[in-house]
Amino acid sequence: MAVPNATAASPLFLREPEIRRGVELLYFGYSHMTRAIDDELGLQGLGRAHHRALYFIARQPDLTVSELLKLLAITKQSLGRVLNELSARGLVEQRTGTSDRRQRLLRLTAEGAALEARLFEALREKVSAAYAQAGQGAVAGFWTVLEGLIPESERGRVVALQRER
Amino acid sequence: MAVPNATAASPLFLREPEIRRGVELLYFGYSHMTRAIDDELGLQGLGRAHHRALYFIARQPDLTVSELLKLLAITKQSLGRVLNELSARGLVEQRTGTSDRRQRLLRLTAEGAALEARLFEALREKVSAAYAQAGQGAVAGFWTVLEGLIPESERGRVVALQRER
DNA sequence: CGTTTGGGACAGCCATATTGACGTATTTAT
DNA sequence: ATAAATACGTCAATATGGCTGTCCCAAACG
Repeated sequence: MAVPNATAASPLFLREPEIRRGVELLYFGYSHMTRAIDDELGLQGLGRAHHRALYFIARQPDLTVSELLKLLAITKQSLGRVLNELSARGLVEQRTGTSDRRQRLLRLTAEGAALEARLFEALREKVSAAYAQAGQGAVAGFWTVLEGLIPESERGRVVALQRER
Repeated sequence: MAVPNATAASPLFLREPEIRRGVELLYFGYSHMTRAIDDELGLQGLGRAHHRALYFIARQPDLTVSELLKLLAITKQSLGRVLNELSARGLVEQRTGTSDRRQRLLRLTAEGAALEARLFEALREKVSAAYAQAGQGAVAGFWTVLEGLIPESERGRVVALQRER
């Protein structure tokens, strides 16, 4: 990379147009990814909030309620409603913790796992098309920038997801 | 799992864990970016919907209502409420279109522009920190992957934003 | 001329989030 | 043994930001 002068103080890619480009692409990219599952969710009579819970429970079986709360960054009350609905439909099951019996360990039922897989399939199509088009190097950059947007204090939780499945 | 010799047909970065990583990073990255402006918005008694309108009007002065509707992908009614509130507060002004007098051309007032700038500053801090940490090459990859998530049919609208400011 | 388009407005509804208070079981520390 | 902290659940009330359906007007277009 030829790095011309004056870049030490403020490289070109840190100028306002480049920042705005990132803001916009992040907005549109996120929007289109999430819209990819709205149809299937609508068929099930579920919303995006349900999917987020479903997703993270799929990702980290035996997740506790408080761990899920930290990931979703919503209130206990909001999550409670979602979790009750998912349980009532037989998509999620809760077991009492073994070492700490105050905890509820969350897992998908077979039916829940099947639904999550169906939803993930729609995400996979979207994301893998973008990955394939962009190439491996671009994907690495994509990850790196996004990781930088996550505060230090929470990065551990996100990295932990990678170790699961 | 019926794909034999998966490497040719599907490179490593298209496997499930890599797709999930993208999904999660996009979710967390987007979340943290948007949260960066919630405090300032709260002070003004505005919500994220107001910011999105403010942002795109800042980006493309004399934007018409229908263009803004396409960018935001919400209904006329939802946007109407937001736009009325922004107008009532003197943050946005509307002029009648010159060539087509049915159109309303949207612009920020000086006050609106000042608020948008203040909000953008919070975004800029977040994003430029991530950019700087990741480096120029990663930023290019970040853009490329996100562009791939935007359907062909809408990519033009997003690219057009870059030509404005 | 009739049709289409750009914009606005009504009522009512839904999904998802919030705060604050309170209750209960369980674990941990003194 | 008791006190404190933790994990979870639940109450009521409220806000935000979407949605549908319907109707309307003015201007542009063919």
